[in-house]
This record gives sequence, C-alpha cells and structure tokens, in this order.
Amino acid sequence: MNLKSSNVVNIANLRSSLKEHKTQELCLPLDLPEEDLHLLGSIVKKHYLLQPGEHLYNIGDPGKAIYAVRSGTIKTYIPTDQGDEQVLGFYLPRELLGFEALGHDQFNSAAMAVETSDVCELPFESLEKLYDQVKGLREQIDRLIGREFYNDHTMLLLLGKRHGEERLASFLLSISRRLQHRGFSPKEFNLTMSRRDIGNYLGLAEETVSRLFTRFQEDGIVRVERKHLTIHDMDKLQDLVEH
Amino acid sequence: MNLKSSNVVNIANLRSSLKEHKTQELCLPLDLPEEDLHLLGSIVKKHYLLQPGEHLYNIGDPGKAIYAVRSGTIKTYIPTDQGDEQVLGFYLPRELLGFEALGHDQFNSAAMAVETSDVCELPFESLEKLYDQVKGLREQIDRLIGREFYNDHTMLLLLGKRHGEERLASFLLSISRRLQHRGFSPKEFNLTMSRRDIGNYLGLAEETVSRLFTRFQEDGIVRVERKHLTIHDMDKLQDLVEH
DNA sequence: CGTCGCCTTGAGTGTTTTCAACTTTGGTGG
DNA sequence: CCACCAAAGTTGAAAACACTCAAGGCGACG
Repeated sequence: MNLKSSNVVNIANLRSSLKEHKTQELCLPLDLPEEDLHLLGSIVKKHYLLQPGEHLYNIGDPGKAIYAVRSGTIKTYIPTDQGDEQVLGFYLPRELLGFEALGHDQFNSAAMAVETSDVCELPFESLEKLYDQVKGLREQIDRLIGREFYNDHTMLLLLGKRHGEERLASFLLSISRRLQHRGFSPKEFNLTMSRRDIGNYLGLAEETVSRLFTRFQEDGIVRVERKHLTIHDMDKLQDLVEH
Repeated sequence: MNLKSSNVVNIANLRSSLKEHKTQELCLPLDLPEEDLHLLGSIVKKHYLLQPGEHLYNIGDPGKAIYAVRSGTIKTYIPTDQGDEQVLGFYLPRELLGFEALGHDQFNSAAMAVETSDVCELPFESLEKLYDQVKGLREQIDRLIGREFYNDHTMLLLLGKRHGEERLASFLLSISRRLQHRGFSPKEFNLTMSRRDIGNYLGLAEETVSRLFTRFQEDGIVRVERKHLTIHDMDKLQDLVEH
C-alpha cells in the first residue's frame, strides 16, 4: 500500500484538505445523524493523497479496510499475466471501495488513482466495533454491499449482451447521474480517465471508444473536447441504452 | 416466490429429501463445528423443490434470505426489457446464492432451476441472530460474500477481455473444479444447463457455443455427447484459459 | 521548441453474429 | 409401440461489429 504520498503532502494540498475535512466531515455515502458521522470520522486513522498512477492498494495487499473517496477518481482493476488489465470500476467522491476484501486476507484486485485523489481508510475492525454503537450502520453498509453487487451485475449484462454504442452510452449516463447526485452538472463534466481506461472498463479497444465518441458527436448527442464532455441530448443517450 | 413445488411434493421425493437431510444435514459451504451446523439447520423454515424452469425468486421479490442448494442446479439471471437475459451464475449443490439482496428490499435478479433442484432458505434475520451465538459465523459469511465478488470480477475479466474459446474453456474448468471439490469426477460429468444458458452466461450466441464444443472435440480436448462431457486433456484446456 | 503521451483516423482482418435449414431427442397421445 | 411434435442442438453462409496495425495530430511539459 502506498503511503509515500502522505509523506510528501505539500502545504497547499494539506490546507485545503483540512479545510474540507472540517466543513463537510467525512465524505461518506451514509445517511446517519451528525454525531454518528463524527464517530465514524474518529476511526479514520489514515489518509492517502495519491497522484495519478499511484496505487491505493495492490493485488495481494492485506485487505483490512474499505476506502472512502473524498476527491478525485480511483479505478479498480484486475492485472493479468498477459499484461493487459480489466478495469472493474471507477470510484468518484463520496463513494466507497474495497468491499471485495470482505472475509479475505488479501485484495484480489488493485486500486489506482486516475487523477490526484484524496482517500481515507476505514478499517473493518474499527467499523465492526461501531456496529453496536451506531444504530443503522450495519444496514447502511449492507446496502452498499448490495449495491456493489448490483453494479457488477449491471456490468455483466453490459459486457455480455450490449454493443459498443450501448456500452459507452450507459457509461456516460452513469457518470452523469453520479455527478448530479453530488450536486454537479449532469450535462457538462470532465472525463477524468483516459480513453484507454474507458475502453478497458467497457471491454472495448481504445480506438473503438474514440470512434464512438466521434460518432456520438456527429449525431449531435454530445460534444467532446479532449476530456471535456457536454451532453446535448440526454434522451437520445437513454434511447441508445434501452435499444 | 414459487412455493407451488413445496405443496405438490410427491412421496418419493419427500422421502429421499428427508433421508438426505438426516444424513448430511445442511448442505452448506461452511466450516463449522457439528453443533453449530445444527443451530444453522434450525433456522431453515422453508424448503423448495423446484422443477426445471421454476423460479426460486424473481426480480422484485422481497430479498430477505439467502439460499443453499442441496441438489440440482440454479441459475441466476437478469431479465431485460428486450426479452433477452444475462445469466449471472450457476449454483451447484453446497453453494449459496442470494447475497445480492443484502441491504435491499428486493431482488434485482431472478433465480431459476435448470434441473430438478432442492433448495433451503436461510432468512437474513435468523442468520443475524446467530452471529453472536456462533463464533466465526460472520467471518464465514463474509468470506462467501467476498468470494461472490471475486467470482463476479473474474467474470467481468472473462467477458471484457477473452475470446469465445477462452470463455468456454474457463467455464468447463470452473464446473470441473467445483464438482471435484464435492467429490465427483472432474473429468466426466453432465452439463445440466442448455447450450443457450451457457451461451447466455458467457456472452456468446448459442450457435457459437455449439461450434466451440465441436472444435474442442476435433482437437481432442473433450468429448461431448449431448449433455455428457468428458475432458480428455485438462492441460490443453488450462492452456486455452491462460492464452 | 522538441518530445512524449494521449487521442484520432484509416484500412484491412478476424471473430462472432444472424439467419436459415436440418438433425436429434424426448415427450405425448393415439 | 409407434408416430408425431416441440424443443434442443448442430451446421453452413453471409454480414456485422470490433480489433489490430499503422500513421498522423494535438496538447502538456520540460
């Protein structure tokens, strides 16, 4: 696990990190009373400030915690012997990752920052101790585990049955919805991950993703400028998914 | 949820069911002391005897339990608006399904018997009450949840990065390994599910699966006779996966 | 201002799908 | 017991989709 970045935090980053921490506490997707969130905050002992390409955890690392993204984007993936990789998911602020280590000693996948990211660690052990004190915490965690299954299953359907067009449309809508949920614009945002990562996630070649973006733009569905994306026709995007 | 089959159990089935129950207790993939397994057995209130095509649960059903397969094969799948479906997994005896309902009120997928199957129900509620009494139970359940994630992620890699040949080889080895684990021959067994189901699971057309079986047989890797499969060259099968 | 990484575009190739016909099997009723 | 039917499986040919290989453009960074 990469702790380096925590040691080389520059002052500007640290200041903004502290300020953010103070105002909005933990960035958790949990619906709990203020004081309970405080309790949760108290079990966070480690923070990670990751630069693009740095690992949060790697395959084989001891899996004894889940992680909350406070800012940035984390991708999880399976590295293969053949050198390629399968991206399993992208995690945005206020999302939790690492559930797959439940009941295992080691991670079976890796997690890497796609952009500069701020992540905090919630050890399973501390979390379990809180279950008795914080009413509803277990249910909320269970709900997140169930959602993680749902996400994986949606992905299996996407990879097993859908064409490239539908996959990319589905991906864009997913990002859009999640950003909107956090109070950002659902129609205009930055794709923080590379085309290669997107393709890797969607089971498509990098070039195919690029071509699809071009086609979507020609059809007036979106406007793509490098990493910046504007959705012009949300309905058409939705139609592509349901096709 | 389909209870019909429990009401129309014929005497022969019932007798064999009871006998089996007596001798090998619950068919659980849990490593616990005898008396604890007894306790677990006591929370089973419902049994399902399902005929091929009958549902164990359907999408939208209240998800308040996990299920242990005692005999037969259960497939889980996502039905889509377009009429097609994505098979998520096959569950053999001694395997548990239904974790995805964790923390949700409803199932987001369906479970159907592929062949005549015997399944028992473990309500989440009863299970949670046992966590305090049975030491290590939570850890074991967590381990199974983690394994479920691992399976899903392996599947994502398979669908995202592998060709038909590698997918089918991987599938056959998975079945082989799981049967061997239960004490059956890893080299000779029946494929209880249809070609359509296999294709659906592997993200391939039914015809492609058929052609691949033919090719594997021509290459001397397996012998296929309808549902009966014999693996002649386990190494070559393994090579195909690792390619 | 040059280099490197990321992205785009084109051309050709390959795998898998689709459509269609045909075979085999298992069940049902005469 | 046999004939018939529906479901499951196989096979072939053509088409679709995405991939690979290759070249070139754009932008960030030193």
